[in-house]
Amino acid sequence: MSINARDSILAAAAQLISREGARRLTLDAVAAEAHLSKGGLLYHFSSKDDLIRGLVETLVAQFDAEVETCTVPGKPGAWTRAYLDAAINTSAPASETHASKASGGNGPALTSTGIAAAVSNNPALLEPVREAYRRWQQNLESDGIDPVDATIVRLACDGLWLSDLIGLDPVPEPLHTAVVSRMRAMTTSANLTETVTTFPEDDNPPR
Amino acid sequence: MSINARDSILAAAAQLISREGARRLTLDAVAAEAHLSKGGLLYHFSSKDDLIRGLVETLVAQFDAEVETCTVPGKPGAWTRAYLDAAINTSAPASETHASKASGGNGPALTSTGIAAAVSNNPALLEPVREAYRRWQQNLESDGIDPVDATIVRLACDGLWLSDLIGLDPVPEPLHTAVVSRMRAMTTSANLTETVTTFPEDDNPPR
DNA sequence: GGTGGTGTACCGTCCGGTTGGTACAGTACG
DNA sequence: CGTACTGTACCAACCGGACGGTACACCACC
Repeated sequence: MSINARDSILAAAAQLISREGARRLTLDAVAAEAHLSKGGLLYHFSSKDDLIRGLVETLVAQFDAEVETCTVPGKPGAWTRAYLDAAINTSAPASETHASKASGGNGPALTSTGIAAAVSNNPALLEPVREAYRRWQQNLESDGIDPVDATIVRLACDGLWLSDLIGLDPVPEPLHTAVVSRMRAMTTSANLTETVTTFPEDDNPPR
Repeated sequence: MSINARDSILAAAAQLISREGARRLTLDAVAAEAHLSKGGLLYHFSSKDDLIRGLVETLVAQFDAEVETCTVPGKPGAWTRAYLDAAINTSAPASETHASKASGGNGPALTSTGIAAAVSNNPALLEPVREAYRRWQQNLESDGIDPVDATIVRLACDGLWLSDLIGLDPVPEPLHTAVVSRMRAMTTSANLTETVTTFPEDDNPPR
């Protein structure tokens, strides 16, 4: 059933989490989902933490790959735009949340599942995610556009992604498309670094 | 030791999660943290789910209260601005992440802790959060400003909040202030509903 | 070509420890 | 004495992980 047993186990684990929640991620359950015995599972991943580490690393790698796919190089803001598009492709398109399930051998995009597992099991396993974000933030800040806009776009993408991590109602449809368009427009702002060094006054302080 | 035993238990649970992670939220640990026996704990919360439910509900109520405190009524965008300020007050101010610990009886703001616990334990317990977001999104969309901007601000706030949920590096300081200012500026945009109904073309499709 | 040896993939069982939850006896107080 | 609450003892279920064993493919050497 698999060219690569490791990958099919990871896919099974991801599917299990998205179907039953992170708490149900037990070795027995993963083994069953992957049509494997617990012993067999532990042969490929030496511990549960090891399994989650695999999940997290795959997630980061997948997102990086998606960003690269979405990159249209040349103009300023290219990387930020790629990040935006990758984030949108990765999250559910607001309607087919539970479709495309038996659509082939690819399994579910393991999107956020790994994160959920890591958060609940061992926050230390999130280190690869933290490292990735350091990289991403650097790319955003040196993308030829206003870093403030770039950062807002990044944060909003994260918000979108959090949204389907905890299962919030997606932004309703005419709005959602408009939001995405507006964000893309923000990645073509002519403003350069000037805006940042002399950042505006806090005319209405937080408290 | 407490005017209200329930509240002090919730505070203890929150502190425990933020210190040791959601996985360590066991009845024994909470009881110890709250200087209580397990029996005593289970007298106040009949089950672990019940405890988490309390955590989540308190969190939502606290945020609602914070929004109300931050509200400066009158001008359009007032609610969105309040949401922004509340989100910023609630998340860590980029430097004193681990300070203000022994600062008194108030305990830690239980910010995201309840969510983390709910995600890993029983996603069904997130229902109050989902309901709150439905409310918040409605308020944002009828705040007298462009709903697209309002939604972007909301999503970016969520991103900020996710950031310290999973312990990412905070946005570095001169940038962070600039980002917040820019977002506040977005809440005073003159654009009204027109922009939404005729939302812009997707001149650079996601894929 | 048969025999022995080795590495890979996998299975199923067992065990110690932890966890959520129950039962119940006790205590402080009005 | 009853109500509100606390503490102790305990249980059954579950979970991670270790372990001994199996099946099999490949290679070597006589």
